[in-house]
Amino acid sequence: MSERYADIIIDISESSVDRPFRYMIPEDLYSDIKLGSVVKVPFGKGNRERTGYVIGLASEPNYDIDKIKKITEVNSGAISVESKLILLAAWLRENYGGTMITALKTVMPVKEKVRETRSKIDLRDSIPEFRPIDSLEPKQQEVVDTFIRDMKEEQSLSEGKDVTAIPPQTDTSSELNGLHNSKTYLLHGVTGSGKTEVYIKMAEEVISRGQDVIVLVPEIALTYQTVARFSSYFQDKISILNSQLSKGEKYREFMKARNGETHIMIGPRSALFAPFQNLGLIIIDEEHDTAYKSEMTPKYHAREVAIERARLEGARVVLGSATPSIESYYKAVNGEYKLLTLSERVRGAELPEVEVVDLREELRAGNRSIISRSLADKLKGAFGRGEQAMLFINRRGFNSFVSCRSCGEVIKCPNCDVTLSLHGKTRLMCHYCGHTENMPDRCPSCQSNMIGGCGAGTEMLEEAVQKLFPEVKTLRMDRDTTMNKGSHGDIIKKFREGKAQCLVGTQMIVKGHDFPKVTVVGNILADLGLFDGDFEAAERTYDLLTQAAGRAGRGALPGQVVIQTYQPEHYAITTSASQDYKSFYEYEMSYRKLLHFPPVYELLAIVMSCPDEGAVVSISGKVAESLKKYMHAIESDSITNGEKCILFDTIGPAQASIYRINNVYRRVIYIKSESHDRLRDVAREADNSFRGLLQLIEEKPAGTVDGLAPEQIKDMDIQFDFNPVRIV
DNA sequence: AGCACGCCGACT
DNA sequence: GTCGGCGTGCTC
Repeated sequence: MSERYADIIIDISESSVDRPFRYMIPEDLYSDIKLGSVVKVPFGKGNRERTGYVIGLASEPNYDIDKIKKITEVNSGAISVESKLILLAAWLRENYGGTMITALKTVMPVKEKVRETRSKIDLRDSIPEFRPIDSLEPKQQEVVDTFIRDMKEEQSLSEGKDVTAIPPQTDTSSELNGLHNSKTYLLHGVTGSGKTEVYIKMAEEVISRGQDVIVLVPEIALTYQTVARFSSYFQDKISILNSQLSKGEKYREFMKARNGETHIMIGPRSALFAPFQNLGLIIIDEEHDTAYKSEMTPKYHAREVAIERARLEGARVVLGSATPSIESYYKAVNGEYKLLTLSERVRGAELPEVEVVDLREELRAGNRSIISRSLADKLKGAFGRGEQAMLFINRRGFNSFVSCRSCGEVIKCPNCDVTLSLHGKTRLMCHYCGHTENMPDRCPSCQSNMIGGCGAGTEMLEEAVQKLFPEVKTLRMDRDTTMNKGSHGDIIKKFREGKAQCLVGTQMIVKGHDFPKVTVVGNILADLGLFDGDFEAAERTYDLLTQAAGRAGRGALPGQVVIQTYQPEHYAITTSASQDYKSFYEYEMSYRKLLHFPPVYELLAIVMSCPDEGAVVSISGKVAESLKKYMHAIESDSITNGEKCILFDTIGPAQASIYRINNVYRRVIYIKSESHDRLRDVAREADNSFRGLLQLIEEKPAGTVDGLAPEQIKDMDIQFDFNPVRIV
């Protein structure tokens, strides 16, 4: 049966044309057209030439034969994506919404004109010392061995030899885990336990079997050690993706992967789609990092997509973290992932000693400085011994805003419900709509001239350090000092070279750095993140504190950590101080179970937005009503059918946490359920009901439906977000 | 998206 | 009478 027709998705981001169109394949192109081929086709009334992607092949026309057009040409220079990547795109669209063409475009390498290379920071230069891997310590080796043993078992099973053979029996407890044939591993290793070396050995093993490896790292970690160690180990076998690469260069790296010129690719989220022909392993370092959730449609989570791609291609996934996401640990506990543990630091380094300082007592004792007496003592000791210190303040949500010290007025964006943040000395900017204005010299409300930036963060901290230790050189790293490209790396380099003894900064200083001379780490206000008010606040706080503490005492010198807080009894603080992830997990899970939060329940956020406030209030209310009926029907069905009882929780509709962005009002409905599939049905129902309402308003005379006129629902929009990374 | 068809206002 | 407005609908 010869396939003379191709189903093609046209490159137009418009849902009304987001479906396959069947074209005839001309005889001379017959052998060139495959699944994933990029083609040119005539499209529409004017037969305008358009790019399209072949997503299927067929032997029959399914459309008026005389209306079917012919493919004009194949872009043979373009990568012909594997059918598996197309399946992955279909899965993306199904799970995260959006159009097939946007899904295809996220999955497929897009060819761009290659611009000439600009001068770049060479990663290999910025890291002066790299440790070659001589031999792993026993604990690390054990983890690698488990991985290799599983891989061999899998191989012998798939080869069909000895399918009945009993797997080698050993008496270690980890063998219990081997019983379920899970291909996703969660590597839980304390900070400094040598996870990178384990990754490298696993990757090496997979490559030696002729398979390819993808390593994902959070964007922030890209310029640091992990990448440097991988690249010095794998040399020219490895492709490195980073934000410095132009699209053309990125495409070139993808081509190398596709043509078998490289066998390992390291990079951020998008490296997940490297078109390796024989993918064997995906490693996700710092798997808990929120950077793995895409903010753009399709709003996918790299962890979930990695697992799906691995499933499609028979590869394995290794998720690594010192502070695993509650979700991943939950899956490991339930046997969905296989848990691998590294509970000790390598080369005999000890976990640092952690002290929690109650800031209320500090105040009672008359210390009004933001540096507690205990932290000051420890800093004094470290500086005296010529060692280094890192001080860190969580300023999430506290961008340097401008307020009036006389009347308390805060300068806000005229279009959005947020404060403007100060850039440089005089420029005020909105991070949501891009509005900028100059800083006024008088308070717009009371005319006072006592108006100024509220640098309640790193600047103030730097001043406090300088006041206490005038002779100590400090470096500051935050949004302001890293505005221009490269300055980030410069600060790190200076600090590493010992040009300063103290590094002050926001959370950007805590990720993945390895400074052997840092012995003191201070968290200035650990509970700031706990006020964020969403269900992941404690998880983020635990993560931040643990990662920050993990910066201390990584070399031969022992580390000391001080956590300053107003809530010393909070479990996120106590468990991170004792570096007891399991206790944190137990506390957190009991809370999530009680309140039906992920991972016990899945969370769906439905956001409706419109420039007309009344319209969005009314429509979101209507949608919620119809959803309640819909969910009630599913609930009673599942009960009468006697199957697993399906229950939903609904919150809202309510104002989104930032109600107005760029003069568009946003209302949100949260739905929780134990069933992912049912939640997806709910999303579909919400979409139907929403579109139905809009259509009704369009059709009927103005005001008949809920008093709404068609012009009020102009630019009304609905969006879905599964398990959103932050509250919307 | 983009192009055509189609049914109402002011123009050589 | 015709030129042209862009509302509606379809595209293999």
